[in-house]
Amino acid sequence: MLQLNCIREHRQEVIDRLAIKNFQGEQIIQNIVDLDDKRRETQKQLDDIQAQGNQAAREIGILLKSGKKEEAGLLKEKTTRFKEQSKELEIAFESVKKELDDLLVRVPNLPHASVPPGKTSEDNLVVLQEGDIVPVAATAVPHWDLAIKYDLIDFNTGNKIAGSGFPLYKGKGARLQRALINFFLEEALKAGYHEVQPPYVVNAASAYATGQLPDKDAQMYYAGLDDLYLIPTAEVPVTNIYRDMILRSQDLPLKNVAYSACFRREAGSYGKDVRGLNRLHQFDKVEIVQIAHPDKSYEILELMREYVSGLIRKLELPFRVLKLCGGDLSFTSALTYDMEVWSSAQGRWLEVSSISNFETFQSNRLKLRYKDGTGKTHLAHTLNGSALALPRIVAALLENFQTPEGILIPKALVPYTGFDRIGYNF
RNA sequence: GGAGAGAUGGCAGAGUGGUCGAUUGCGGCGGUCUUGAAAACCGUUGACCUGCAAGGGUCCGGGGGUUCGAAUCCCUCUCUCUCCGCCA
Repeated sequence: MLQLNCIREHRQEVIDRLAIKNFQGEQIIQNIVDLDDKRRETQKQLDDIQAQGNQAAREIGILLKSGKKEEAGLLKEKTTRFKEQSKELEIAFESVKKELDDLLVRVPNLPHASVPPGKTSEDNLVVLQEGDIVPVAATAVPHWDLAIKYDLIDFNTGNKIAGSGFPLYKGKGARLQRALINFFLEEALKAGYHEVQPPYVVNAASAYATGQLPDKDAQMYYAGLDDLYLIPTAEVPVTNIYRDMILRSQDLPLKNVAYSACFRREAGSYGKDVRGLNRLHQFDKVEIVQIAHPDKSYEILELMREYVSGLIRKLELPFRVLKLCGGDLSFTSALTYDMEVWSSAQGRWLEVSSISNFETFQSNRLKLRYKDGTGKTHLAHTLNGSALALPRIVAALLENFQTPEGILIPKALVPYTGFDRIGYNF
């Protein structure tokens, strides 16, 4: 959520920058400013009435103490007027505030100055590409066939147990998953991240604070009986650790890493995008989350990008880094890098990580602040990134490293898998 | 699931109708002392809204009510703890 002061003070700039996200903000910003004016005016009136009421109550107390019952009685009669008025004003104030809030939550975050213009993913900027992109060989087998060939993943049984998008990993397939999770966690520890294991469900307040609610509730599984949401990413519970907190600036940045299963309804997805491991309802992911000082957050974003690049390099996968254009940027993000690995049998790029700086957009809802040297409080910046999401990494590993002798496991991963290839008899 | 107790500032813990935004202790910060540190002593120490400021207002788990006046009384929800039951 944007800060009201920012909207008031840089109104035209806000509108212009929202336009980069293809968000027409003129009307809504106008309404927000008008409502805020009304809010302040109403509050002033309410405060005045309440001040008078408070004053009278104090005087009555003093009168009663000194035994002047009659005078106190007279004053009491007068104060009923205050009560009625303040009741009315309070209702008006609450209603203006709610109206204002409903508008504010509909305004997306402002894109960073460096965000390229554009409407769709076609307009994203390739900022880096590494590794050899081999053309699809005639003999190349896509991962969903390899998974069956080597008995790694059983999509049909997953279907039977839960439904499509819930695969059953088996044997070396399951062990590869476990190895990747451990590899990613250990790497994060080496990079100074603090490991946490969050709940896999969150309440509405948490989902609201990181921006999943109110707009993206259709994406989350919802356990209505208990009013809980299954997490679409560990970002939600991990960032919410710091909800309603005031940190000390010397403690920043805070670096957390968490493995979690992630649950996404993915309503409306179809076709080749959902084939095999490309898009699932449940998947594993290791997520890094940082709480940063505003002066350092973009520096940190670059470090996170470099860190994730390093992970992919260790897995020896060709990859590229995209800077998302305004139109492709998420509602909450100010700047996002997407990391994509090359899938040599599908002949396409697969997104395996998304690294974003949310600046104060989340922390404003989270009420996540820090105290500076002079004792003043400011909103902190929040950042997060996948490091990494497993299924598409698995897809790329299977496809890129398939040989007649089986699938070769990258060296860095072997200590975690305990095997260096996946074949018929290995 | 049943019974009971509770929720107050970073933490501990007073406060049961009237200048209480809240006694006190610890912690934090600043200072005195010290070569330095500890100890001791002195001072200071919540958040938010509004206002140029002075000031005003809100917040004692959330919501509602009683009252001129609520941290304090009533209702309700949520959560925590103890005991019993069940159970990985």
